[in-house]
Amino acid sequence: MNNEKRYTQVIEKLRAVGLRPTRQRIALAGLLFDGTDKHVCAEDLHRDVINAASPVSLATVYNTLHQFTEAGLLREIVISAGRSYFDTNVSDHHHFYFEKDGGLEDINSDEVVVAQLPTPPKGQKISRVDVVVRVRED
Amino acid sequence: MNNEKRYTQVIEKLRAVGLRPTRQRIALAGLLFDGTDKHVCAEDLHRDVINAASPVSLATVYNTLHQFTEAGLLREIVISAGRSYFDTNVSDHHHFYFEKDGGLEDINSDEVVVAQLPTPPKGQKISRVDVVVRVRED
DNA sequence: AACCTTCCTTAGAATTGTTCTAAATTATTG
DNA sequence: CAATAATTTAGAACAATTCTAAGGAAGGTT
Repeated sequence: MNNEKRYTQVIEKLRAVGLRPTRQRIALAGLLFDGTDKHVCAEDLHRDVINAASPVSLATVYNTLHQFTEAGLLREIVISAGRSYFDTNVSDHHHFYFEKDGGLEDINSDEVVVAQLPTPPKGQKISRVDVVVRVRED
Repeated sequence: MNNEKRYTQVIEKLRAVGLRPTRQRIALAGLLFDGTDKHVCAEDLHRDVINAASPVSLATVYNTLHQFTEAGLLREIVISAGRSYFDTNVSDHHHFYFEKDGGLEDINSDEVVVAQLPTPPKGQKISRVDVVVRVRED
């Protein structure tokens, strides 16, 4: 896909969720939605967008990550205290967590089967089930 | 159970995991291990121990929570970024997470059945599987 | 294009939860 | 009860995130 086409698609994607396609959002979305699944934190993304020669403030990176999450373009994952990750894969799937280095990896949804779920407390309904498979060196 | 007996038991519990039974650890363990399952964060526990007229510094609360966790007396749970909770129930079980207020509640282990787990990446083995059932108002 | 309104971005300060430091205190052992 | 080693502590330091208030940019209307 050529650059111009990708650029147009990114803009479409932003408009589709009701966000103005500003220079900053286009740069961030371009990095995030390149077709590969990723887990990024704010600092990572900030560094990357600066390296891509498109200056964006850290505050905007945070704002944008949250807006994208609310819009359903990202999913927030919290595993280690004090740092949020955002997953560009918003389809149904789970994660490996590497205790050694704090890394994350997707698990294909068909590799985990949750056969039975609890009845939610009265007045509540299940909105999502997160499974984290913690692994360590053998 | 009378107070004296509980006091003795708490001291035994600490010695059993190789921690000196200091006034501070006894006070904290007394609050934590009263027979009921709880989810506490450092701030909560600090407030409680102060209210119990047994002054303990916040640094010691943090130290102690981590020592208890390493000793297997507590289990750390991370769900919302920027705050750790510690679960006094260290047996195999999972959690409801209330999106509304960030609250946590135990799910009995027999109410969730994970029927199939992925093969861990080479050189890794599964150390734990955490299931969080997120719920919201119906 | 000029204008207006609303939304967006930003630097820097503020906040929050947690960890660190180094000195004082306390538990345990000989 | 002295010696040693572990523990506690206040306060500083830290890291991730959020807030604030002011300037800048987008989109619509003439």
